[in-house]
Amino acid sequence: MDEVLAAVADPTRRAILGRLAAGGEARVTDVAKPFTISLNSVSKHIRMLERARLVTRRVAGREHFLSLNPEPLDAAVAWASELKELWAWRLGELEKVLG
Amino acid sequence: MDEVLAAVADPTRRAILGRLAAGGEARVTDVAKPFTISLNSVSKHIRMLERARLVTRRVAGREHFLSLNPEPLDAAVAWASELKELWAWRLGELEKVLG
DNA sequence: CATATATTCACCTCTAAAGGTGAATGTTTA
DNA sequence: TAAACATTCACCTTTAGAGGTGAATATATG
Repeated sequence: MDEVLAAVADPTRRAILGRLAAGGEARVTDVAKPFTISLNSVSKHIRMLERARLVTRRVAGREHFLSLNPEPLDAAVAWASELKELWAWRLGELEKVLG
Repeated sequence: MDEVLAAVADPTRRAILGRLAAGGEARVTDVAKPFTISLNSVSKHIRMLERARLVTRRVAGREHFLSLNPEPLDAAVAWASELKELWAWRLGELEKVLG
């Protein structure tokens, strides 16, 4: 989960995920197009997203097609939800005690 | 949102948040007790959580009491949910086209 | 084959986090 | 006031991400 959260902590990487979510499969070059940073930097971001299993790659000839895999986000969202539930439950218990 | 996600990307910091969610207000020393790392390291983690507004501090005499503030997590969870919805919707559209 | 395009690899700089140690500050209590 | 405790501040080392440039590799197309 650590790698997933660190991966989505960066706005460039969230933008890449948003692009893949909205438009589906896309080449590395196309994914990089909206950004002013170099292609190499985008490639590094993509590698981090792959390491977190948020992005998968399909190679066809000289083109590398990227796809979104949102599944690893589930564990992170579940953690946050459980934390909030735990916190809310404790507040409720506290109110009971305080009358 | 970046700082919040980076903050929760670390397991030590998630453990601190879990402790505060389950047990409510706690002193820095008590929060640090379960960890083998030094008090200074824990203090640094807490400072990052404060910067992300996930933790608030109340000073009483020589004791600093920490509380959880889960609210900044909402934006992060909302982003993830929207991403998944967008992705699922696109899959649906794709199925329509493919028959 | 030669050229253009796509992607990666190798290397560099800068910045910041993680962890540590030791001293300084502030607060309580005997 | 002196001693004990809690917290922070200042500084150091190691590691890693963000960004860049330029070269190497692989593929497609004239």
